[in-house]
Formats: sequence, C-alpha cells, structure tokens
Amino acid sequence: MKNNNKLTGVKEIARLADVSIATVDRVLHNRPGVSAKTKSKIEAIIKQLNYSPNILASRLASGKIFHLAVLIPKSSDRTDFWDAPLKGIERAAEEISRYGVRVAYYFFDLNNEDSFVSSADSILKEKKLDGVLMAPSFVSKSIRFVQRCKEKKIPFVFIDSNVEEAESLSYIGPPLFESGFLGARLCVLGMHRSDKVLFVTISREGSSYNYSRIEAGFKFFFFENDLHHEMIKLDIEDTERNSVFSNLEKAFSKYPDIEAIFVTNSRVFSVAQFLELKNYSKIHLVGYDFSQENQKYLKKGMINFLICHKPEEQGYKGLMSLYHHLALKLKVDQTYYMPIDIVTRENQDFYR
Amino acid sequence: MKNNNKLTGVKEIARLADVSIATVDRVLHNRPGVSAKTKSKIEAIIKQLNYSPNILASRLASGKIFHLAVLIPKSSDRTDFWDAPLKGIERAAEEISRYGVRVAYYFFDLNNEDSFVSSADSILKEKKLDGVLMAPSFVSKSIRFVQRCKEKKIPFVFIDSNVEEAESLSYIGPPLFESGFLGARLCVLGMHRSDKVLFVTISREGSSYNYSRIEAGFKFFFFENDLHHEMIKLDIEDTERNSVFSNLEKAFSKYPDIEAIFVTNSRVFSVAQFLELKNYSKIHLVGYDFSQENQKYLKKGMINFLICHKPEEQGYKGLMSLYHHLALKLKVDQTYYMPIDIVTRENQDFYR
DNA sequence: CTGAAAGCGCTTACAG
DNA sequence: CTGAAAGCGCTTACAG
Repeated sequence: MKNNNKLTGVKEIARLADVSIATVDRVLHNRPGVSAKTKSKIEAIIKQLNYSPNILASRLASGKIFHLAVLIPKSSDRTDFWDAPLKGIERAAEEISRYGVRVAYYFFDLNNEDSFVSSADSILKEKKLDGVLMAPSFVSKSIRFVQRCKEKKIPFVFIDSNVEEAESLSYIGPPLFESGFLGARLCVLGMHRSDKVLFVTISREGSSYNYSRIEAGFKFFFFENDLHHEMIKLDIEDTERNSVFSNLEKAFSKYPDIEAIFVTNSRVFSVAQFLELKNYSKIHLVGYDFSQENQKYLKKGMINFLICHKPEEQGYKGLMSLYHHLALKLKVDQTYYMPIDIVTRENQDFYR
Repeated sequence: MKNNNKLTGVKEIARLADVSIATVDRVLHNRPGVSAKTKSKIEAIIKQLNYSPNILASRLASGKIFHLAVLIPKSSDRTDFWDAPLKGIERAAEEISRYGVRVAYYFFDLNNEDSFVSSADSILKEKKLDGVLMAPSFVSKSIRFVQRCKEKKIPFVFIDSNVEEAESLSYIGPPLFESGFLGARLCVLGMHRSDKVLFVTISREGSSYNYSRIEAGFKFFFFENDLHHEMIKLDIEDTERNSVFSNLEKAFSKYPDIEAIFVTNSRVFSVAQFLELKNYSKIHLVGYDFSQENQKYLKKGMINFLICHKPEEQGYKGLMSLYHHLALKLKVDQTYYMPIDIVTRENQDFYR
C-alpha cells in the first residue's frame, strides 16, 4: 500500500516492453513460448535497467520445494561419531523446513564401500534433487558420484573430509594439515623416554588424500622443530577389532619402545582397548573425535588427547550452506575450516 | 494459486482465534491496541502451533529500510590500506541495496582520536539506525561507543581488529595471535648473523589489546621453538615520519646489530623509508598489509614479507553479516577469522 | 480495540 | 505466443 510512482522490477520491464509481466517472467527464466522478437526486446530492457530479481519475492511466490539429499555414514555400534553431524543437519532441516526445504537421508556403512555406492546410486535415481550434502569418505567413489551430480548441475557440499579436486560448492570441516601438526605436538608432550611414535590409520581408505594431509602436518611439526623422532607408520585397512589388535601386536613386537600413538580418526578407542588389554598404561595416546567410546577411554586415562572439530556444527552449516546457495542465492565460502578443539580428561565434561 | 486447504501462518492463527490477521500481526510484534484477553488467546495459539513467522514474506511486505552506518578510517595520503575494506563494503552495499539496505559512511583519521569520537557521535545522532559496521581502532572510545549501541539495541560488527569484551555481533578479521606467531617465523627466516629483532608498533594505540595479542603470538614462536633471540620492543606513538625516524635512530644506536624488524601494522613502509635513507639494506623487514606504499617497498626489496588478511573480503563479509542478521534473521558467526596470506616480492603481482 | 482491503515483487495455472 | 488474475505470507494504512 505504498504509492507506486516509481515502478521497479518485472512490472516496470513489462511496461517498457509493452508486454505482460508473465511474458517478462518467461524471458527471465528462459522458458519457451516467447517470440524471438519479444524476447530480445525484453532482454535489452533487462540489461539496460541492470535488473536483478528479488529473490525473496521469487521464493515466496514460487513455492518451489528444494529437495536435498544427505549422504553420511550411519552411526554403528562401534562408533556413534556420526550422530553429531546428523543432529546438526536435523536442526538445520527443522529450521528451514518452513522455507520449502525437504531433506532425504541416505546412510552408508564406513566398513562397506558398496553401501556407499548403492546409497549414492539411490540419490541419483531421485526424480527431485536440488542439492547434496555428503561426507566423501570413500574418495574415488565420491569423485564418481559428484561427477554425476555435476553433469546434472546439482550442487554438493562436503563435510568432515574434503576431496579438493572435486570442486564442491563448499567444504566444511577441519583444516587437516594443521590438525596433524597439532596432533604431533600433543604426542610429543607425552614423550619422555623414547623417540618412537606410532602413526596409525585405521580405515579402508587409509591411503586417501585426507590422511596424507594429516600425516604431512604431523611430520612437519617434527621438521619445523628440528626433532628427530622415529615415526612408524601403520595402516590398518581391515577395521575389525581382531585385525586392529594383531596389527598393533606386530608393531609392538617390532618396536617395543613405542611411547606414543597417534590415530588419525575416531577409531582411537580400539587402540585404547588394545592398550587396556595389554596393560600398556604408559603409552601416550592421541586421536580424534568426541564419540561415546572415546570419551570413555579419555575418562579412564587411556586416551590422553582428543582432537575435535565441532561435528554437529559441521552438519548444521553444511545444510545451511545449501539453503543459502539455492534459496537465498547468497555466496557461500568454498572452504569453511572448523576450529580445532583439544579435549582432555580435565575439560571433557565441559566440552560442547 | 494453490488450493489452501492446509492453512498455516497468520491466517490459520486468525482463524483459530477468531480474529483478523491484523490483530494477529499486532500480537506478533507486540504492538499496542489489543485487549489483554484477545492477546493471551492469540499467544496461546501461537505457542501451540509452534509458529514462527516467514521472514521472507515479512521482509517483502514491510518494505522496511535498514539503515546501516559504517565507521572506518579514511585512506590518507600516507596509506591507502582502508580503500580495500571500503571497496568490499561498497560491493556488498550494492548487492543488497535492492533489499532495502541503506548505508551511511563515516570516516575518521587514524592519527586523530577526536575524529573517531565525533564520527561516532554523529552516528548516534542518526534518527534511523539499525546496525553498525566498524573498525574499533581506538579501543576505549570504541567501547564507549558500542556501549551506547547496546543501550539502543543496535547490533555492531567489528572488522580488522577486535575488542573481545565488547561482545560484538560478529568479528571479521585476522586471528591476531597466530599472525604474530607467523610474523616471528618470517623474521627468523631472515636472521643469520645476529639474534636481535626489533618489534615495532607505530600507532597511537600502541598498548591496545590487538597489538598485545600479536606480540604474544610473536613471543610464543620463540618460546615454542626454544629460540633465545633478543626481542627489542619499540612503541612509537607519534606516527609522523620524523618521529618514526628518530625513534628508529635511537634504537639502532643502542642496538647496532639489529638484524630483523617486525612492524605490527601497515606502517611498515615508513620503516622501509628509514632503512632506505640509512642504506641499511641488509635488515630483514616484515610487516602488514598490501597497501600501495608497502607494495612499492616490497618490490624494491626493502620489505621482505607482508602479512595480509584479505581486507576487501573483510568489508564485504562485515556488511553482509549485518544484512544476514537483520533482514534474513540468519545466524552469523561471532568470530570469523580471515586466512593469513604471505606476500613476497615473488608473488606480489599475483596477489588477489 | 478490531477488521477489511490493498499491496510487497514475484510465479503459476489457465484461457485464448 | 501472450495476458489477466489469483496467490505466496506477511504488513500497513485506514475506517470504524
């Protein structure tokens, strides 16, 4: 109810082009059903007015529903780590549900690459799909999947770990190099008798880019500080408990004087279980993530430090960035690094 | 033109309360003119429906204009550093001008605290003011100013430097401690003959929290690496060229074997001028900001490293965060750290 | 204290 | 190929 002597927007364009606003709208969205002549006339006016549409009005009128797919690991009996990102995603979903955002969840098993592939395939079969939020836990399969997304012009956001060459809309997660660097420092803090530190990766994807970034940061700490510790690398691809134990057994028989262990992901608790079983209580243990199991061994003193990256916030921000991009047409950061938190037995009760 | 069997929002509330939507709106915004009885009835329904308003529709209908004030240093003949944040702010302002955001600019002179105060006063005199974007260059005066803003419930965002206790809506700028830490490393890189490094702050606010954070990071580098360099602190409060020169003169006569100089802000070029004049070409010089003058001395080789924090992006993000908060009611990060870039003679032509 | 109606700047059936 | 009209979910004068 304001007096409209100064028209703007589609109305003004329609007036200048001497057509209806419906026709302007068709041109604006490149929809068919407009003669070439009319189209070019309208386009000229749009350009001349330097017009850009009002996204808020557009959203309100269209009532378009955005269908987002979430592809993350399921929390297993072995680790509940992924409960946290899921919680954040659900919080975001709830917040924006009234703005026409629908979220479909697809889970996979971190110990089963096929489950990732089949979930990814299901997503691609969706008739309605406007964006994907995912953890690219299996790198090569993720690349294949996002390749298909790119072909379909469906934006995708990574959380927790990154695949840089995939050119996601956004990556929200830890700065891996720096977190490895910090990990090394936390290891050295607990080393006084020996110079041997075990660098353990327990994952089917042990050779992935992410772990190599952590390793690079880890090594760089020693280089930077002119320390000459012996770093023993141990890749455990079979993540089953027995496999973890026997691999550690072997490492310890070869290097009995290992004094610190760094585990590059949340499976640090299984190393703690091994140390507990063996009564190796003096080993200094550092790992990732504030999962239930890890908290338990942190409390017991078997784990000395946990490095955490606000997993719930990662999920929340991940979904929000899709909403910002799709619905609000806001610019989103291509890389959003989470802070690196250090959790110890002393502060664990106050974390988050 | 969708069939509306499932009403939501104000309409549904009005229907349930058996009032008009205008009355619902009055309750929603706590406007007067509603009987206590009607009000409580409506409030109960709002609560029961767990209603939250559609911000997009609200923005569109209200046509409310947000008046933002920007309070930053003006670029002087001595440094054009502040051109960059201003450019970013203007870009953001242009982008959101069609969404009812108006920006008023207030500048002050970094060498003149009074100019800050009087600009700040002018802002407070504005009849229409919904948010402030500012560089809290003068700490105590800034605190006084934002105190007034808080009383008036006007949100404010800091860029470039922070005043933590002020509890701004958001701070967008460098992580100061880390940048000081990096500065120390860049200094040490150029030190081979002596262990004396000069730590120079050229500012009327030399004792501010920000500079002390940089200093803490700077010192921590030496501590962390068990280096025992001698750090000589030099605070130059009078930023005039003559004052800078005579202060440096004094420092060099007392410590002739200074090998590196770290300058905590963009005035590093004036130290470069001194070194040039004195023909002290072997001094290793590290400072901040990609200003014209600094680029010149970087090119000449008088400055060895510049630490930069994407000033244009700081301005852009700063204004945007006010828009996100006010108009879109989105959550904004309380702290948004910019990356720390290192610029050298070799990469300066490719920076930004 | 309350409500009917117009309008924000778009989009969407629908009719021609 | 084109346009008139209703509507998205709110807000705002205005009338009573």
